Amino acid sequence: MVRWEPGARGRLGQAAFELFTERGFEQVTVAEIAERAGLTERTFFRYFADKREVLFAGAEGFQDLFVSSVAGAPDSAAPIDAVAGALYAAAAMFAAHEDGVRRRSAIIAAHPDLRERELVKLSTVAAAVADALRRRGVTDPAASLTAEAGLAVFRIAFASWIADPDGPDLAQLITESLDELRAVAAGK
Amino acid sequence: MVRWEPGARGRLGQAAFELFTERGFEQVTVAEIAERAGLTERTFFRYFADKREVLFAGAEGFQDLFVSSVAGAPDSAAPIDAVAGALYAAAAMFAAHEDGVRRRSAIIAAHPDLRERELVKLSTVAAAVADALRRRGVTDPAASLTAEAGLAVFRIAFASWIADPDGPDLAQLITESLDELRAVAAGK
DNA sequence: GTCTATAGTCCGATAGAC
DNA sequence: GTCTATCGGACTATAGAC
Repeated sequence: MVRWEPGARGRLGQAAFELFTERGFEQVTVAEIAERAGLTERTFFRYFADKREVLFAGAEGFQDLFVSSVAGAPDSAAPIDAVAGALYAAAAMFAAHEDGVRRRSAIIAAHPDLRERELVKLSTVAAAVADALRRRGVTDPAASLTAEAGLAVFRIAFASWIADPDGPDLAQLITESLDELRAVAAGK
Repeated sequence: MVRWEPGARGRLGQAAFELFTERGFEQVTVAEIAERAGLTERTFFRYFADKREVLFAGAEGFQDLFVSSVAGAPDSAAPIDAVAGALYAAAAMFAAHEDGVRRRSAIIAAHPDLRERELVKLSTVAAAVADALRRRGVTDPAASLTAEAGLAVFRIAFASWIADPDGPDLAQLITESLDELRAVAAGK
């Protein structure tokens, strides 16, 4: 007989995801999430700093993928190409869980508070990517700019991928956005 | 005898700015802001959707400057150059109120919730700039990318301007960041 | 694990401007 | 009368303190 089931964090995340899908983010209280997970409200806040965070629990994995991908690019790769590699790696990860990614995206899109938090997460990833570039010897402001531009490419490609489920795949959209970035920066 | 003094919105903004400077964002309650402005908590929420918004009341002016500047660029200007013009216009606006801008920036930097909201505001400006570019006939994804890249340039130049009060002026930093963006996108 | 402060909402009342 | 701005009080949920 165990005192508590393992995987509290995961159960809370799962319960929250289900409830948000059923009723929408603001129609769900933290107490209800905790109850469905068989835990108390207090425990929820042990694992997540606030109600929004529960939807971004997987964000660290996303960030780590970016960082390790940038770090692992060939020494000869230009900064933008190191970042481009990371974008494709992230795209593959998203494509592999397309269903969940789309449902999660729908929840976020429906609530301003969650979109706000998503911007923070992306901005954190950009900062981590800039750090990874600096470790490759890229100086500022090039490091920050490459990271920010790369994440902008990702955001725009992702939005277009979400908007049209029958359109090109995410990797293809990233290629197009990267090409467009080069053209635009060149003053085309 | 008037029942209420005019300029409630401005008084609330002023009171909030003072109190946040004195004690920091989270050590100030909405009730205190309202009291200093000679109003009630309820009235505060008539003017501002939430406590954070009061610090971003001037954001519309910033956005309008961006949009009108992009719209007013010569027809012959490439998208990135239309946006660059807007960046310089915004830089001039900031430089003209350097003191207030720096103090406001310090308040925001000190509190994650406010940084979060600032990202939303910048993202809203980027969306408005993208719209302005579309009205110039720029198609997507070029419009979104140019807007996002331009705002990234602004963010990075601004951060560097704030970090070093004795460094180059904001316009100079923007020029450097724009050059760097071009180089980086070209794979340098 | 309980207790509490505060953000933020809702409904309604009131007072002046036009 | 109508419109707009302020105020009152009760209420819920988050989030943090003890």
